[in-house]
Amino acid sequence: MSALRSDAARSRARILDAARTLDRATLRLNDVAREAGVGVGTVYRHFPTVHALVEALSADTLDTMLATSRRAAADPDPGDGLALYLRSALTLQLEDGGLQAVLLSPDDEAESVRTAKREIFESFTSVLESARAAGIVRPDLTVDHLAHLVCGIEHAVRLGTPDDFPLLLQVMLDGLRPPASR
Amino acid sequence: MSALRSDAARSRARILDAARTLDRATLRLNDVAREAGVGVGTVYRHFPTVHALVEALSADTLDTMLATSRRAAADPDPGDGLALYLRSALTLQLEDGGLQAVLLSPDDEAESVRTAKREIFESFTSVLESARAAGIVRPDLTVDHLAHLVCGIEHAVRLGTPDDFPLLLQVMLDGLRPPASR
Amino acid sequence: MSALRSDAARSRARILDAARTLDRATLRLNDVAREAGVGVGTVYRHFPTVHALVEALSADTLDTMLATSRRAAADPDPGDGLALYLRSALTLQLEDGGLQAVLLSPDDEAESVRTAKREIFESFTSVLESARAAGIVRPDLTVDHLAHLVCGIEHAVRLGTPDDFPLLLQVMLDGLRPPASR
Amino acid sequence: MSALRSDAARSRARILDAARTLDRATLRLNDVAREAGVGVGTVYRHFPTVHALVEALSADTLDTMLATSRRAAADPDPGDGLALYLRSALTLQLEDGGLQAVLLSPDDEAESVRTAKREIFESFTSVLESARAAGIVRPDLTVDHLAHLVCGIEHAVRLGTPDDFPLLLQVMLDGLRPPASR
DNA sequence: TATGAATGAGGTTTCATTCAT
DNA sequence: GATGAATGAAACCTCATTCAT
Repeated sequence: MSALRSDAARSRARILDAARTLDRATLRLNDVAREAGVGVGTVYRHFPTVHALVEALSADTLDTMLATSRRAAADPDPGDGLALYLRSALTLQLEDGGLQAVLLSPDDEAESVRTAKREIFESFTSVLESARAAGIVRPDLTVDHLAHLVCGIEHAVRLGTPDDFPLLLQVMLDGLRPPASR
Repeated sequence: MSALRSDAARSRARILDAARTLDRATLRLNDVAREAGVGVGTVYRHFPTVHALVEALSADTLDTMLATSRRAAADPDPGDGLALYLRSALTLQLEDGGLQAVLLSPDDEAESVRTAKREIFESFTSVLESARAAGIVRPDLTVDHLAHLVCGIEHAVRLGTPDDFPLLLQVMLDGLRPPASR
Repeated sequence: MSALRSDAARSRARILDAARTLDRATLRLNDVAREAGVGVGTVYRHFPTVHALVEALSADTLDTMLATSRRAAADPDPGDGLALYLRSALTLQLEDGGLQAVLLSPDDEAESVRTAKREIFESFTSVLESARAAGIVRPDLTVDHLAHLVCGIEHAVRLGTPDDFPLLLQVMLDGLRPPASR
Repeated sequence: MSALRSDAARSRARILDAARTLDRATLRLNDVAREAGVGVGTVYRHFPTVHALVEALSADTLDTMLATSRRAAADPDPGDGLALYLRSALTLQLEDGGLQAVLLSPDDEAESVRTAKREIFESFTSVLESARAAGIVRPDLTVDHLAHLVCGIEHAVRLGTPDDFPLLLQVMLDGLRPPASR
């Protein structure tokens, strides 16, 4: 991305700050503009679609997820690696209400997002393969299954309270084990 | 519900049929009217809100769920009862895209829906209590946890394909067992 | 009007009773039907238009007005006759919120209304002519002027409280005198 | 009111012009939009309610009324002042079919309208008090009585033809004199 | 580049009237 | 004759997006 003029950069920052104060599920660019004290046109210039804004809002979280996925893939203990990955993915998705949409979207606005997502999924694949090789997860589980499960558990936690997080996470983790291990 | 005049019943049926052909998540009463070949006013007379229509669309499924919940509560084997309940709940929610919304809504349009939901939850509670007493589920699980988990797994299945259903259901079922049982 | 079947007569009465409980200015035949516990179609059968209903509601008042106008025309004292007529017209119009519309409408639904209105206006004309001949009203005043003035004063009283009635009536009466009489 | 952008000012003017061609009593913002060749949303942006538009349509007339009321209050002759005020109020109300609604509404949209109305009524009060002190009006007349009478005479004139104006005005003016003055 | 007014399709809702029952 | 569901035009209003300023 080319360097922004300083006023453009300031607008962009104000827009992102404002958007963070609003409900991600019902984001409307008009509201963002009003909240940011900026014209609607300015919001559209920086973010042509709602999804582009959602991606931008999740940029930091995505970076964190990427870093964590690398650490998970590097963990010598496959079980620890998988647990680390799943726990942190769920935590991040719960913290960042737009992350699920970014991860699931087949169309990315920003190239950086596409790259990060690809590497995250690659790391995740390697984590899962290690775990499967170690016999600590069901052999029929795919990366997509796991990703969808995380989204499902996120959904379940959102239906209740944040306090439900540890329990529901644990249910998922326990459920992943191969039948033989019981 | 009092008996409908035959013409009213015909309209109601056409509206429900038309609504079934449309995406439950983005139902618009205008579209329903056009699709049903009926005046907008007629749709609004029968279903004052989108939610009222969604409820009506799920009436049969809700009845099925009620019947199953009774059978589950009556099952002498707590494990079978719980599995029956969870499997069928998930199946029905997957078949009926509006059921989750009906079950989760705190405000019911139709009295019959309120009644059915209450009895379903009561049966469910009794099923869970039996299972807990038999030591075959985590003791810290509440009915709400389970209901939310079913919704979460529904969400996960929808993100993938219907083929994922057995696996993801099994992951949930396995995850519900108490830690001690491993 | 031909004799009504007893049930039709009952419906008619219920409709008129119900209509009397509603605001004459915003009469809606649907509301009347609901209030009367009768189908909309029944209301339409009896009263094809809102105006037809308004006329029917004012039938008694119109009769009273007719009787008074005859007495006014028969009064040997032109001043008393005129005052009687104007005071009672205003009183009746204030009591019966639909009377002004009936009196002003160029199109009458019921023949009886047309007849009554014509005779009222004739009596009124004769009252005014006597008064003019006696030199107690401005010579340039027509019957229409007077009728409109009564409607205007009715409007003025309605903008305030019923207590304003005597004063505003008196203002009108005083204003009618010929300039010479001061 | 802050300065409008030139395009906004143009729209506003077109809307007001269009509205002037329509019947003030049955104004519908949709019709105004069509007539003005402007989107409905634009009309709603400028005038959130029909009343707001009616107020705006009467802005100039209200200014004129305010100016006249000041002159009336400043007139050394109480009779001339009162006559000036009443004649001009009636003239303006007859010319501007929405003025009566604006004057009578307890809820003003625009602050400027509220202010103008208050000052008009204050001037009017002072005019009436002078007249009363001079013994040239009935002592029991209040400002509200007079305002309502003007509305009533307006109504009466509208029921006939504009030619009735001088006569009906004169009737009102004569009627205001104290009984003693005859 | 930033602005925010304008757009106008399309949602919801209401209602006078009709007409099948 | 009575009923009230159906009609569908049309009102109100919102909103994502465009584009003149």
